Amino acid sequence: MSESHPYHHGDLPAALITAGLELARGGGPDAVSLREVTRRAGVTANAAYRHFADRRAFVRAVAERSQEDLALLIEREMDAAGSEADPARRALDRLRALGMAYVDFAVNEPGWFQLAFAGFVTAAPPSTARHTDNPNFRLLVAALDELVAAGMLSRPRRRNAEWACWSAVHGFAQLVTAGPLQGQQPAALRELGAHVVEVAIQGVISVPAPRSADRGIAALSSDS
Amino acid sequence: MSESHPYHHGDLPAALITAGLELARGGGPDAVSLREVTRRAGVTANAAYRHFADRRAFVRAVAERSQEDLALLIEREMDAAGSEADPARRALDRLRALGMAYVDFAVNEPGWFQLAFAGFVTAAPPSTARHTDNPNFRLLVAALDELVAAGMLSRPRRRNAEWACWSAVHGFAQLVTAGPLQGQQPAALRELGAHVVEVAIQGVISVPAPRSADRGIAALSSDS
DNA sequence: TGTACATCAGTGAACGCGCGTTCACTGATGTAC
DNA sequence: TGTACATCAGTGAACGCGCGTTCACTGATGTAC
Repeated sequence: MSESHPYHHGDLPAALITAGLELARGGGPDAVSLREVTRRAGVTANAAYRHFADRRAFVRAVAERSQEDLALLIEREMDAAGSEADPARRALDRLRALGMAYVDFAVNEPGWFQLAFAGFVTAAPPSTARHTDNPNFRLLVAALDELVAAGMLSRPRRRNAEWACWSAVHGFAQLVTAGPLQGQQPAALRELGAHVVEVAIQGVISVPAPRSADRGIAALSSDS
Repeated sequence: MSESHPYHHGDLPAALITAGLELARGGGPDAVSLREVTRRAGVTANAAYRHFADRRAFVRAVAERSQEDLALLIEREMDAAGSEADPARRALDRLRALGMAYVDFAVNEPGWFQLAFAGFVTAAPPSTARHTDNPNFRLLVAALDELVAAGMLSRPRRRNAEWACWSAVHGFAQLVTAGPLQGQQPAALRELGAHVVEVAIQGVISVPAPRSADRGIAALSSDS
């Protein structure tokens, strides 16, 4: 830092986001401050304003990175689990892998997990759908569609299954990262998480279809 | 306030907690500040220190109140659902009511829901069990035991069922209060929440027992 | 029933903090001619 | 190939803020005698 001090940083936005990830890793989204992040990038406190409108916009950018990292982990673990020849077992394995990747992310990187959902906190106007463009939501939707294609999940039971799955795995992750399961042994948490995932999958497969079958997700994803 | 201004407040702790609940109702736990809370109680900024060690201790106290409020709602809805004569159906109805009370609390009072779990954020040393003394956890445990007593849930499947149930309902509540489901229509959320609860119950009832049956919750609740 | 005094629960003023953000600026870069 | 100039991406100093918290204090309360 003492020798090469170019006036122009090179890629300040990237450096700031990296520093933001460092901070959030240890202390969650609240630990992300513009001052500390610019300090770590070796730059003046207000330099961030050349690239981000304000703190909220910056945190949202860092949170998106965390969402993408999670999506990458999910894709990796799903691909690793897709070796089974039988399409039904394969689809199940892949869905299970998705759930476990979510659990692993929360167990191993609680700060990043909390960060990932900081972007949702009053980020957009409440009436618009804020999940359809989420990479992790899309992976979940695809995994459930695979289950349908493989004949493991009937069409009626497919409806709203993403919310049941997401809720289960997201709740476990919250209990781990900001709840009563904080600080427990990773191995024990992985085992417990595996059970949570199993219950969710089994439940989705065997639960009767919702009574009012003509409603459901359509009532949510529309921006009415 | 202009007329009766007794030097001694009467019950300042209660007044402060009430004000704290007001603040958290609108803005979650972060909106709870000692200064605003004392302001609302018509008292000097530092008066709170006669009753609470510091801000953290105060927020924890308010969070506990929120936990208790949730427990009361759960008990109320469970009792209202317990009219069925058949013990099996009754136990199922009561568990469903527990889940729906959790969902309702989050949908109707997102700020209070977020507050309720603020106490867990690095509140206690990580190695001790922080759920066994939670009133809501105890209600869930009891409801699942009823299910076992009614013959609806086998002993092996009972193991760790509380974590699967809690995860499902807690995750949905998080998606509603601090996630992509923020601001959706309460009616739609209730319907979706009902589905999430159904999937969790069905999953718990029909999932095979975990492979390593001699471990499980015991590995968590001990303070090793 | 009255008084002395310890204890309790407030007051009022002040501190330092790190933060987000704004301002007028200047050094570096790249492009038109 | 060289120069003029607009644009970009930083600097440096300062602002105001609300907050948590500490300090020495004082008014009210209740209890022992």
